[in-house]
Amino acid sequence: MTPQRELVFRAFFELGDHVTVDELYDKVKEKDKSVGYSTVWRNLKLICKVGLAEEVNIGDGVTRYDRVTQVPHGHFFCVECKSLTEFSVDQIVGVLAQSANDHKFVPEAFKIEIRGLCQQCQNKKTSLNTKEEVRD
Amino acid sequence: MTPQRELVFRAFFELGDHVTVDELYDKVKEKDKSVGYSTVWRNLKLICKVGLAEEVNIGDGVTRYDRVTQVPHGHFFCVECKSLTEFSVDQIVGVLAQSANDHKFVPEAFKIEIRGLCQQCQNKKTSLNTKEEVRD
DNA sequence: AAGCTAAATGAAAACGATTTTCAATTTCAA
DNA sequence: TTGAAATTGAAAATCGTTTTCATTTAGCTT
Ligand SMILES: [Mn+2]
Ligand SMILES: [Mn+2]
Ligand SMILES: [Zn+2]
Ligand SMILES: [Zn+2]
Repeated sequence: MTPQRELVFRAFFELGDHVTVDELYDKVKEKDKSVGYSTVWRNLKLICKVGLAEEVNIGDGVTRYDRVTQVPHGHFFCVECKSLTEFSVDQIVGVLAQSANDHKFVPEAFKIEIRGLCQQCQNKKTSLNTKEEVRD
Repeated sequence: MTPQRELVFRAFFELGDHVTVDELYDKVKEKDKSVGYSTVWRNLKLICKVGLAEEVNIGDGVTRYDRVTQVPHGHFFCVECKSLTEFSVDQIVGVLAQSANDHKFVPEAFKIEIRGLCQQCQNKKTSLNTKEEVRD
């Protein structure tokens, strides 16, 4: 256990969910400017390897890292503001496990993502439309 | 409409699901060696833009392209042999839509993935274990 | 058919996130 | 304290993706 490793681990759990390597790197640098990017990257991978985090890929070319939670959760991804929020998938996982079983597939993990518009972005669009209507 | 574009479109629909750019490029080259990689890439993006395909990201660093189907489907991803197979998600989508609604989230698309072991890879592991038991 | 313009192409380079290399440093067990 | 093994930081390599740009082509207008 090196001081750098401890910094990275601490920073990861302080930052919370859906962290990118760059975000973690910046956070670590707040405490110690001298820590290298590769060290942050390697230790983040290590956090994954020991099962404390897992990669989340929303398809924007940047891997995010999510704390592994006791209860599984799904992700709402807003295509407008790119926000990523979580929701419970208790019942859904049951149905999925059944599906897997039906197909003789042994599940290890479930990835559930809903893309769409978050509430804020819906409001923005609505107010825009209203303005346009007034203009007409 | 150029001959290259037609080749790319045809090749994509011949190849079927979960195609990578490289796979499509190879397929197109079977018909015409002179077609450039960028042309294949651009036309594949075009196929997406017009709504005939969508990107699938299983987190292995390679984007795959899936035909858009009338009925939504989920993916089984075998972590052993990396195979990607499809399954029906009729009921699940209903539950997810309800979840989205509960959170005032307007859904556009659902991504459902189950990672684990396909039947073949289960068998391989079982037979390996059996051999080990015999050895002991 | 010829001319024109916008669109498409192919080769190459640029890009950017991720991963590896390697010499130097540090940890930790003996 | 000593030495082997692990870790670090800087730099470079990797690799899928995307852009650039000079050239060609498609598809309209005479
Ligand atoms: Mn999450
Ligand atoms: Mn599919
Ligand atoms: Zn939003
Ligand atoms: Zn398999």
